[in-house]
Amino acid sequence: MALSVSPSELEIMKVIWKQPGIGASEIANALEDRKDWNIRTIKTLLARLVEKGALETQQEGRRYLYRPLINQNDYRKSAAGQFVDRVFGGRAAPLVAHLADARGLTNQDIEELEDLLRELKS
Amino acid sequence: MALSVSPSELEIMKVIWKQPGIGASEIANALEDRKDWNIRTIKTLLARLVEKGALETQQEGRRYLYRPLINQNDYRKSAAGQFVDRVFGGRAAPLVAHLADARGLTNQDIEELEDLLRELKS
DNA sequence: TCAATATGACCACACTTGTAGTCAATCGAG
DNA sequence: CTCGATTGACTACAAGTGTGGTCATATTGA
Repeated sequence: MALSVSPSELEIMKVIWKQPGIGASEIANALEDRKDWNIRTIKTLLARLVEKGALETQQEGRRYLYRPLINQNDYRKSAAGQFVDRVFGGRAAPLVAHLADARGLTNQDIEELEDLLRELKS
Repeated sequence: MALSVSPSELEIMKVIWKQPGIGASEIANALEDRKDWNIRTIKTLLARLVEKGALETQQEGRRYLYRPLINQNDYRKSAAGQFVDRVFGGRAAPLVAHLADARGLTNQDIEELEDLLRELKS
């Protein structure tokens, strides 16, 4: 599978994951301040996502509502796996080290990671 | 900067990072079992990387030797940052959680992460 | 010395991606 | 009812990517 979703398409997916069953112009609203996209651009991306099988539509009157066909967690899992494989030869630790170096981890990140490690060791 | 390097180009970069000053056909050899690429494909990718400013060439007789102009650590740092931003809203912990879930971390990963966290807290 | 081979320069071509434009139907405000 | 706004359908088009072909030249093993 994998179902490659491009970066722009992902922005759309994120909105739909947050509000499944949303319509195109509401997506445009939700993205308004983050992205400077023409509504046509959004519709093109939506059409491509439907074509790819990442979204399904449901007609509501004269317009479509969009729902995800792929799950955000699944997507993240697969994207994360591909990314570490591609860039870090599959090793997670160096990835985290680079993140820490590049942007610093928040205290919350650190705590969560500690919890996670505790859990993995048990 | 950022200097976007495509996935296929990255495969080439990895070989050159490991053996700076290598020539095209040696790269082909190094990739032989991993990638089923025609030597022309490799040369095209090399040309694009040079054009992008990711590699420099040095003529040696009738052929070119290639050397990285961007550093692997810098690349990794920037790629990792972009990736967590794009897919994980900038949060590192969920990324590691997904990696752990999707493929499991090796004991070595876990140890390294623990060391890293210890260091970050000090 | 001559043909097979290796090399770089340049070209090709389809697919993806970002970013819209045009058109026709429809719906809602006057 | 009529005109502007909304919506979906279809089209466009350049840049980036994957994958490799053609050509001319240079090198080297027989």
